[in-house]
This record gives sequence, C-alpha cells and structure tokens, in this order.
Amino acid sequence: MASPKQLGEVLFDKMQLDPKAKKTKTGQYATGEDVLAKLANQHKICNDILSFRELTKLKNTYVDALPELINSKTGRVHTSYAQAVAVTGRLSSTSPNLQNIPVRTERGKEIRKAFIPRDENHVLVSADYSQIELRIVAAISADENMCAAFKTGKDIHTATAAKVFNVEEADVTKEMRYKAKSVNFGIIYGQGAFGLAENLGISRTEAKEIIDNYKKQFPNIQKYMDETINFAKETGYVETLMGRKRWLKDITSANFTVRGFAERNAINSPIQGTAADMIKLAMIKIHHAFKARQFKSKMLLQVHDELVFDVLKEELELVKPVILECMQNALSLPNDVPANAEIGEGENWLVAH
DNA sequence: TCTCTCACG
DNA sequence: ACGTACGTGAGAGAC
Repeated sequence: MASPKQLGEVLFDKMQLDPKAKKTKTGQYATGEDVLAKLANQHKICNDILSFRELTKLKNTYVDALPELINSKTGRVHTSYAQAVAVTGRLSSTSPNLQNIPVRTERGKEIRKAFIPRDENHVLVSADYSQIELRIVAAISADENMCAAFKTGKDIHTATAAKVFNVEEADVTKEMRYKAKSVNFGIIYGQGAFGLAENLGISRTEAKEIIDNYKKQFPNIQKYMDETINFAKETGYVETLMGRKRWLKDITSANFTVRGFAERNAINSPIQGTAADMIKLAMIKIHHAFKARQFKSKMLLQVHDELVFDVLKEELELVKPVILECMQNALSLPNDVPANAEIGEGENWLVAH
C-alpha cells in the first residue's frame, strides 16, 4: 500500500508513464514527490498518491507517534537535543524530533496547533532570525550590493531580483522575486544551473543566464565561494566565523562527483555553521538574562533559526525585548550587517510563529 | 539493517 | 558522458 518499489513498477513498467523514468542508485524507480508532481498531468492517480503520501506521513509520524511519547510525570513531550551529531554544528533533535513539526500544508498546520502553553496564564512565544544565512553570506563575503540591501532593511529577494533582472525594485514581479529567492537559496548550497533549472522548471540556458547575471551583480559572493574552496583544498578544512572547523577529506578527490560534494560542503558549512554558532550564543545570553531578571518564563525549543518560549502572560512585554536583544546581538557580523529577529505570541505554536 | 521517502530549517 | 542544493530524524517496506 505504501511501497515505493511496487509503485514504481506499476507506474513505469505496467503503465509506461515515463519511458525515461529515473532510477535510484539501487536500480529501483524513483517515485519521490518531484517525480510524481511532474507526472500529474499525465495521469490523475499521481495526485491521489501524493495526497495519500501526505496524509499517511502526518498520521504515522506525528498524529499517532507523538502521544506515545508523552512523559507520564509531566504530561508533556520532551525532546532530546544532540550537540555533537550534525557536522555543521547545528543541534539535532530526537524522541521526538521537534525540529520537523509540520507547518507548510493546511493539515500540517493542524498538528502544529497542538503545541500549546502550559496553562491559561502562559502564552507561546516564537522568535526567529530573518534570512540569517543570507546575512552571513553577505557579511563574510563582504559583497557590497548584498550588504547594502541588508543594511537598508530591504526585502532581500526583491532586491536580488531587481539586480539580476535589471529592473527597478518597484517593477519586480512575483515571478521574478520567486526566481531570485530560489537563486539566493541555491547560492547557500552551491547549486548550479542544472539544479536551478530543475527547481524552477525553466531551461538550463535560462538558469545559466540568471546565475551568470547574479555573479556579475554580486561579484564578491562568487569570490567568497572560490576562495573558500581553495582554502579547503590547501588546509583540508573550512571554519565558521567563530573558528569551528569541519574537515573535508574529499576536497582533493580525483572523483568529480565526490569532490563536488566536498566543494558544496565547503561553501555551505561556514554559513550554516555560523548561524548555528550565533543561535547557541543567543541561547546562552537568554538563559543568563532570564536568570538575572528572575523571569519565570521558560525557553522550550530551538529549531535552527527559531527559539520557542513558554511565557508567563504578565512577563510578556518584558520578556520579548530581552529575547530580541539577545538574539540580535549574540554575534556581531563583519561589514556591519545586522542580524534581525522577529517575534510573535499566541495560544499555540502555529499562531506564535 | 538498509533504502526510500518526506517532515523541518 | 557524468552528476548535479546543504543539514537533520523517523516510519514503512524490502531483504
């Protein structure tokens, strides 16, 4: 009923929906969301399968599993954080993983609503860094155009679109912004024209044009990427702004694919890792600040660029600026790029976020 | 126990 | 011609 192997055989052997169907490295047909979405116009069963996958995922992973993990003493779920699992320095969360609670789809949002404050005297508060990884890219690459966008408080994807498509910011269309957003994210991961084309459903030629233009408009970002890869090849590691290293043994591999992975790791790790360093520093600051002010409110969760709190209602207006101050000043970035955080509150996690 | 898929940042 | 965007954890199915 949920077998990717059987599904692949039915879709591609029996029904012949795609003679060039891609296979996984073990020779099975790939039937992931991206594959099924492309096939949706050929046969309507694809959308039914996607719906089925969404529903069973939510039921199996969250609706059925989370209640089983309620602690009988506290009546709540308690995650475990690992500090030395993720290679970039991020935390990871298990039993249950509370860093992947749904938020995107309508049914997923219903699950997030189940996370509520301890009682009627408390509210949930969520504070998250805005575009922290792109700010870090701007700061450590010292790219003038990107630093300027953040310093003047611009919408970064709109600003990027204006540069890449050579129009006034006021004339940036939704589609242009959408594409620019995809390019910005791709940059963080070391994406190429192929990946961008695949992601946006555009031709590789168009994708290459966009990327070339991006590099022209934000020249220091390209320079940062080249220099970081060279540094890794010379030293065997890359490091965050705070100096935490990630060793990359494959960076000099003769194998194109293996080396390519290591090169993308070299680009991404200092960015993701610096963001991880920053929020950890913020958490320590917040811990001390809450203690010094004798707040009764509690810090509950960290989700990479977000912190969630159980806040006593009468402390709310005192607590919020403390959280924001700690987050925004946790680690000062080079080139005067500000770290910005946003905060919200409500009767559940969905509303607060 | 491994593979595939999919939830999140 | 090749492979092609980073980091996680968890559940189901296959073996």
